[in-house]
Amino acid sequence: MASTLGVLEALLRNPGAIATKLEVKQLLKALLKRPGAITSASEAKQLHAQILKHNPSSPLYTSTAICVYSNFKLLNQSLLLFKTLQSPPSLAYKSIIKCYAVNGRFVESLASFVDMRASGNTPDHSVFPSVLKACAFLLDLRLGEAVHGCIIRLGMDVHLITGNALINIRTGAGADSSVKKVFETMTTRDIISWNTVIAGNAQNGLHEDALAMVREMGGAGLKPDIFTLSAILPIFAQYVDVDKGREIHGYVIRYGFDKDLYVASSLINMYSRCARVEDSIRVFKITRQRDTISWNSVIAGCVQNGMFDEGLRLFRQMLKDNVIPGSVSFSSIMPACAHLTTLNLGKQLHGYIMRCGFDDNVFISSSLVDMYAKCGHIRTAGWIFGGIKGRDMVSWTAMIMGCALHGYAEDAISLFEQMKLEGIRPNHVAITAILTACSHAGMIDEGRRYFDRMTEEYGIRPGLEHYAAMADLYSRKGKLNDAYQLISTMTTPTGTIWSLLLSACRVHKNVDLAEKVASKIFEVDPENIGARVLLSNIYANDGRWKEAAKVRMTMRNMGIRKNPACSWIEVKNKIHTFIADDKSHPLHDEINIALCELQEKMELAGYVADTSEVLHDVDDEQKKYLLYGHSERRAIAFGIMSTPAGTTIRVIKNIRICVDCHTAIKLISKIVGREIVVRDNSRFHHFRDGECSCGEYW
DNA sequence: ATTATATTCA
Repeated sequence: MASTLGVLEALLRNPGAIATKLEVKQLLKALLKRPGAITSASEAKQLHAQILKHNPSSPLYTSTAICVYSNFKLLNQSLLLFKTLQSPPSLAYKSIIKCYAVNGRFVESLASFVDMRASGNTPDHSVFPSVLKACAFLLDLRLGEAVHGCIIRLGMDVHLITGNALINIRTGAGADSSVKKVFETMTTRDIISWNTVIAGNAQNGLHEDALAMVREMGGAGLKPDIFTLSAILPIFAQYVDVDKGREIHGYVIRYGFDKDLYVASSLINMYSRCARVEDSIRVFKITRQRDTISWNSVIAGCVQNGMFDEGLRLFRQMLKDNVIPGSVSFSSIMPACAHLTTLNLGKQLHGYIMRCGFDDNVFISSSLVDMYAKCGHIRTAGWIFGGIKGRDMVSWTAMIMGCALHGYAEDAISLFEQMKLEGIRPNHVAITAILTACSHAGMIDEGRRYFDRMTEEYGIRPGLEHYAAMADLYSRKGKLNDAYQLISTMTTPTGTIWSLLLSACRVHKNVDLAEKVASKIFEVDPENIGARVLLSNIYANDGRWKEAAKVRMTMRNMGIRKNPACSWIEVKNKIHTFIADDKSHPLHDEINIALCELQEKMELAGYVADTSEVLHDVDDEQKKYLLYGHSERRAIAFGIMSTPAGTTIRVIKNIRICVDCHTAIKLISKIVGREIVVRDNSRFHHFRDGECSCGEYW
């Protein structure tokens, strides 16, 4: 061998050197046994040159050159040589199959395998892993089966690496017994064999089997490694088992695996799924090396746990650190824009997404549908939804929920039915969406029907969210007793659900029921601020000022304060917030003047202030003045002042819009000729030309 | 030659 390498070295040191035919022959012969002796692409080219010079027509030498080229993944060079062969020998086929595979050209790789078999050449252990990988990548199960059969006939299923590749392809097809069979047939197994089975079980939902195998592998003298751990961490993430997850984290640190990016991302994800965002951020921060995936993990963790601003901050930081965002980055961050209703930011990201060519990604388009719907652009949402290829249940649900929020119940229902026709089974979220749609449109019968049938038709038992939607449906419609009955059938009704009924008691002025409901709420949730505020308002509305004051007093004694009513509007990328009776906005006086002018025009159009919802013990004139202070009106007035004529005004309010403001905004939309979109805490109102899309029902 | 991590609706 040393002499062969000596020849090679001589050739390489002086490419112009003339080797004898004999030397080249010796060299090639040795290389047939040890192609690894060539250690660089340029050496491979030297070799090729020598072959061309001495034996250009020898299929064996040509094959050797192909083999050497393919070791360096040089597909084009390999192909050039391969095409010169009339009937390629086995080595040429094997090399080209592998070379295609390592270059990700799986279709061609498989085609060459088929050619090889047709030519009568017998494949061996060196090609099966590549071929199986190609089958796995292309999800070509039928060919995979055929290859498996071929492997068994050749007795190759005992071969370690081929066996591992076989396990891998079988786990990709879902959980079945053939995985275990292959695993047990193998005469030798290494950690990859174990890891592949474990990962397969984990991904196919066989969590217990996966964990049992992790315990078993110790018996075979193998310790879990980074592959094992990143395969099983998602299990604890799914089960929200932070104790087990922590245990793994300890093991990771003991074995020094914490520098591995896969492990780090899995840990970040595990902690955030277990609602431990702080831990997840800590793992991210101490992981020095970061990639798009670990950034995505931490960003998604923040967003999923409601830390939208932190998520956005990290997203910006990622861009600053020159980490290129991938499609997952966008689908992770978009919900932050949706929840914060930051339309402009959402639009900017949408532009970025289009520039990256990610707009055909279902995850991203579904998140865009949701973002546009939540930001009031239901038409844009519908347009994007219509363009989604391969819509999944989440895409449909986002659109249905969007319609629900905008009060388009009929559209929501027809989408829901269409989804079923396309063979997509609704899950509990989709049902929540359809019930919400019925609730926002007062469609009692339809809602009740979906609710009653959900268990038998979709196999989903009503959860809190479904009861909440139904309670809301009855409550809004004034069917307070029905709502009370329904909630009472629940095993453990929550304060939130009772509160839906309580707020209906206020609207429908039912003080007796309100007292009953309030006491139910305080039983389960004594600190429920909203309920105390509501109760005090209900008393005040009924003129029972003393009782109202008493509730307020209790609140003060308990040290709880209500969140002030506020509205906000985005103008030129800046969010302007208006809090009830707060005078701090720099244009406060101008806004007041504008509101007075509007008021005059409104009165000319027949507006009479409805002071029935002003819950202060003051005279009517003062009540009228208090209505001016309502935050949504001031936000709208500001919007009109600071945007060009005709621009749609979009305002968000943190609590339900009041009756008087609703009437006022209808008139304002007509007077100033603007479309005004107000989102309160449960839905959208589109005001245009004196009308509102909610049809007076909210 | 074969193995693993992150994403949309509530």
